[in-house]
Amino acid sequence: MSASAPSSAVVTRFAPSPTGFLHIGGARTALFNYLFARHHGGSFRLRIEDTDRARSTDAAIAAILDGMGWLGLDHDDEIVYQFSRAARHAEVAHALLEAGHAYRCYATAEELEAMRAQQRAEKRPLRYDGRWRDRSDGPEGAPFVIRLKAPQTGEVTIDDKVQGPVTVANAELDDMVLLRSDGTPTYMLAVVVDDHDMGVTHVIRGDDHLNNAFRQLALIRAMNEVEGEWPEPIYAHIPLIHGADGAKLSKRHGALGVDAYRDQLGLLPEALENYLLRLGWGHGDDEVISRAQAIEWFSLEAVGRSPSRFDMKKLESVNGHYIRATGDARLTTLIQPKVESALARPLAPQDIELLQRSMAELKKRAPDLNSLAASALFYLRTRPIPMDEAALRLLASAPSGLLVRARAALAAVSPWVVPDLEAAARELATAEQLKLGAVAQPLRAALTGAGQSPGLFEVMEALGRDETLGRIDDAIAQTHETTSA
RNA sequence: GGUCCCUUCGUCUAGCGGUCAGGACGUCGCCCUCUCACGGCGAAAGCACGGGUUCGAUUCCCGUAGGGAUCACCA
Repeated sequence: MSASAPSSAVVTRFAPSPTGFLHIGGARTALFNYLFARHHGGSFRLRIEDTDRARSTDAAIAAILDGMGWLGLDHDDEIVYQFSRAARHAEVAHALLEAGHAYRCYATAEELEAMRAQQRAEKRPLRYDGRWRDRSDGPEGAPFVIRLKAPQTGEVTIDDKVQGPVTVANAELDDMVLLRSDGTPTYMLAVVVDDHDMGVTHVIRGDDHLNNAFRQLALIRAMNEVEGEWPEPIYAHIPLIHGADGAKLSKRHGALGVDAYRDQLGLLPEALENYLLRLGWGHGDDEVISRAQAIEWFSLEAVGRSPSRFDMKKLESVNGHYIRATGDARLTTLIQPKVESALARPLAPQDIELLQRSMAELKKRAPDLNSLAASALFYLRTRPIPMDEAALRLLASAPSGLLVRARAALAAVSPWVVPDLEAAARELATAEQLKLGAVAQPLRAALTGAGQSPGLFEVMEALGRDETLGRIDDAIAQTHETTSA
């Protein structure tokens, strides 16, 4: 199970723990790992850190896979499930133990808690005091953990590709637990062993792991002495994403799963990717960056060192851009389920065709797929269509008889195309001594049931002659009812 | 509290000793216009503070302040 890839090849990995959805920060970490690997022609691996049996769920694994699939972050090779490698982790811990780089610690949880309480009381740093470090007189048969015998003097420097050189004194680090008393590996052990065995060359992760890196390095160095061939990976700790208020993004704080960005917010995956990429990374003045360009341009050196805040407005703007750039057929497919659910009926082929024809107009005004779907509804509603307040007001304030005369003028139009329809409307406006808007707004209300919509004449053309005239008839009838009532 | 990291418009960022400190989102104004958008033009808005180094600091160094991360037999 040792590294099979050539040592020159870049190997990165994304290693989420399946305790919940794939959140926005994780998605960005995955993206950076993906881009870095692709940029260097290396491989991007996925490891599920499911050693916490109590909190790991299959549903979370599915959600993570689903999210990565949606974002198009395809990983190489098979997925590594960390829990399945527990035996190998223990093997490494025991190798360290035999070589004298680790030791058995028999301190109980209560004992350690008392130790920390005293350290707290004395306002000293909280860390394991090494009470079993140089002892071998442990009680027979008593439970013990295996701790790393870490260097206690000197200092370690990590040349982090994002943070720059970071130095910590070894005295600050205590002897971490490698193997729990029940024989299961801790996270620290598992990560290091798995990264080594998977041939990971570059560890790109959130900077909440920066402190861990020093302890992990100590473990790697110890194994390198025991076995050799345990190269130190190159580290890159990327800053976390904060919420709009500057606080860390948490589950109750705007950190939604990527599925929510897709389903609830109606985002396009390429929009989220583009936004995430620009959060903490820049390439000159470039804002809209394709996957191919991202792969070509991505570098760790260009990743910023400060945390960035999540800005929904900008995400929406990016999303709107991508919607406008997306083909009508794809957009139609994407909103079809949303439209069907709103209309409570399946769409017929002619409905879909109508949607597709209207898409060019609709997509210019939609920041997300949900509003795109909502804005398309009026095309497909069956007569008489519902009117919102603005529409009702427009119809009520229209000059008496205007709709009737407009209907007559439009009925005479042939062919039923935008320029001719508009010409007819302008002619009528002139005859009525009205501005075009005064004619258009009541018609818009009649045809769309709203005070705002895509271009009126484009709507007429898309709706077709019969439906257009029919909806005007409905409005005329309704106006009569209202006035006579 | 210890340790570590960070600090350019409200937000995301460009800048890597000499720039009118650039772009984007947002905001405001104007234009386009049948509404709303899209699009176009323009405006307001920033180097956290204090010391150095230097002929010259947004840029390099040191403090201060503020923010963040982390200190488990969680990951």
